[in-house]
Amino acid sequence: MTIRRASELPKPTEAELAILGVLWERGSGTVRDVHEALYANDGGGYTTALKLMQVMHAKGLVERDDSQRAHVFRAVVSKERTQKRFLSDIVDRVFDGSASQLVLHALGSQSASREELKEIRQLLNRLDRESK
Amino acid sequence: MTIRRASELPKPTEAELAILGVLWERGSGTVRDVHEALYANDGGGYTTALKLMQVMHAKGLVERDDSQRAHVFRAVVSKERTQKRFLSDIVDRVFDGSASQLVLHALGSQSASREELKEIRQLLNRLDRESK
DNA sequence: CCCGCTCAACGAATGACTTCGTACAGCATG
DNA sequence: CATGCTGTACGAAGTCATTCGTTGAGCGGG
Repeated sequence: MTIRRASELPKPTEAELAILGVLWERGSGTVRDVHEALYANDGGGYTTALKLMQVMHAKGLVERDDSQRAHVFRAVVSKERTQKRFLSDIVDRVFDGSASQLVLHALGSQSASREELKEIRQLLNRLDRESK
Repeated sequence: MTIRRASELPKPTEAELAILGVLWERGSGTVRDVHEALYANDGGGYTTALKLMQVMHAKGLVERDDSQRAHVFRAVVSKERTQKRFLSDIVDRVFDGSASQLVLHALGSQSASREELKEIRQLLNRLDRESK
């Protein structure tokens, strides 16, 4: 038996991430659900989605309920955890390990609403207090 | 002749990014420089670094001065532009297009010094003023 | 019972990335 | 000139991600 801690799950590939996105949004879904949400428009085949999801299941990224004829899939990794993981990766690899460099870039080059700015400021205040 | 605008340069792969890191830091370097900075310790071969840099040159990611026997390489893409590119990618693919979601995650889960927090706050103030 | 539909399983083909072995050129030294 | 050193060039091999064609199972309607 192989036990694998969550942190050792492989990093999702690009196509896998798109599928996880659908599962996170819906909570769960069949291959058909995912195919229609992602591939139906741009001509991707049904079996392509199926194969990807089989691979993801083999990797442990998704779990599968096969009590129904159309198996129902569900993400094993949470969205938050995955976001954090990609974030650390990018901080290490292109921002020399400095998260605040990344924050400065992100704030500078992308748009944020006043609502979001307010939220960020509140978090900033809290961090300031905690690091006193 | 093929002319390629900067925005169409391919996204550097993981190994390419490490090499770009060395070139950004040094300004320029030979294959030997890069190999010693990156691969010497972990056993990577000299020709591996060479091949990677040849591929990068073919892709247009680096330029090469071959007037010397040991060719001197220099990054074509700037560090800032590459950071921005990876950032947009990750915002689109795992943060549903919301840069401030990313900022909140980054601030929450990674450490930032008081200096950096101050810098972020200043930028925040400026953004607030501008969006008034 | 048989046809047609939906589905999972499997394997092949392709292409990208990475690593490395080998070949070959230039140059200095004896 | 022969040898050794340092460099580039080239191609093969391995791995992984992605795409797709084919097969066979199960099920319901005629």
